[in-house]
Amino acid sequence: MRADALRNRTRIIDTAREVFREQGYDASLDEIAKRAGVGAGTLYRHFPTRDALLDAIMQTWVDRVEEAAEKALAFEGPPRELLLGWFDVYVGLISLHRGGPAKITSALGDPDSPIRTKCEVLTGAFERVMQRLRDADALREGVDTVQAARLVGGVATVADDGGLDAAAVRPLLVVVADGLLRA
Amino acid sequence: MRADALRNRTRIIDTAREVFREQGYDASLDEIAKRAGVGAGTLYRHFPTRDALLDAIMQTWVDRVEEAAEKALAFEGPPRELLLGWFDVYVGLISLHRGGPAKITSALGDPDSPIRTKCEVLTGAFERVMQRLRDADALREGVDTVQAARLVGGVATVADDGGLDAAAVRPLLVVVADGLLRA
DNA sequence: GACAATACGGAGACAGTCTCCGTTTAGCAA
DNA sequence: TTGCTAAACGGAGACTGTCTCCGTATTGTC
Repeated sequence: MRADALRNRTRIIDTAREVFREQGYDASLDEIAKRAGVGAGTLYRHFPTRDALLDAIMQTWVDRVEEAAEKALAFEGPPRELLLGWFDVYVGLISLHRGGPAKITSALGDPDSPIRTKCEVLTGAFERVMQRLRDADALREGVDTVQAARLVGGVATVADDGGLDAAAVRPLLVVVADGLLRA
Repeated sequence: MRADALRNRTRIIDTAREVFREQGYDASLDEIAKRAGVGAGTLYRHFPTRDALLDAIMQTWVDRVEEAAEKALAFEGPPRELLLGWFDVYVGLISLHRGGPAKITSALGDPDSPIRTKCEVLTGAFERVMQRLRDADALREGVDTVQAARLVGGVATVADDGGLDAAAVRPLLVVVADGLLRA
């Protein structure tokens, strides 16, 4: 890749991250191009669709998921707390930008999603946490990872759309956790 | 209201219902106007915002919620089945048009929402069902109606966004129900 | 039948998406 | 260094959707 192309690419990604954080995932792409100091054509050449740009942005913080999962796995304490702690982190991560929860959760389990690889990292991390609980025989029968991720993603989506704060989200996650854990 | 105004109003509502059903809540309003055989100005005069139009459309089927709640209340059987049956109906109702679950669920508990009155009908029905279970001492402590509606709405939203069918939705609702019901 | 009051409708201003293509630049080879 | 070519740039403009403005038409009343 030519040096100028690479330079523009990173500029676009950085700017997009900033703009998406400020305005959510439906921000104007032309504005992102303008702020990044490139023409619209350049943006669209690098990222033919909005989702392609999204995918590039997610790269950075998908890495954080791994750490968070490790931390959850190392947690010594009751399963309910472990699960709730993980849910909190997960919701925080997918809610970094407005529109994120819906985008990500709807892509779970979709093999054709443009952000598939990123979602696989997420479900991978989720799976490890769930497996840890399964090993401890803490989960009900027939509970599977994608279902759990969808439930938590649903909570995050509702919170995102409705502007709920952490205090309003907590009880919802508690219900989901109680529904997943062995009674 | 003048006769021609009323005629146009109903034409617009009927057309909008049709178009929204076909294309979801983000369909073009100009197309609705065109299909209804009126000018864009006429549509916007009757319904200044997309939400105002939505509100008018919801009227018809909000009525169905009442019946459905009555039916649920009359149900003789285990609380878990009652709750799941109600969830199914509720999800079906708010999912009539694409985009509906997110729209409606994010409006729950928002006193400034343009579809507030419709949401109140929904939560009212939801509340009666929940109260019935509370009377039977079937619910966990501290479970409240809006929380339950948000959870079910979250499931419906995820299903709507991700194109999940009833078979994929069922287990999610089961988890929510188990989380709400006394262990 | 005339005259307000009310309602209509579509042209057009505006904003966002996305493409096309003439211009510029990086990188390499002589 | 210079010259060359493939690669990349960028912005004008076509297109779509939102929403307003205002000249025109219709309704219902006296």
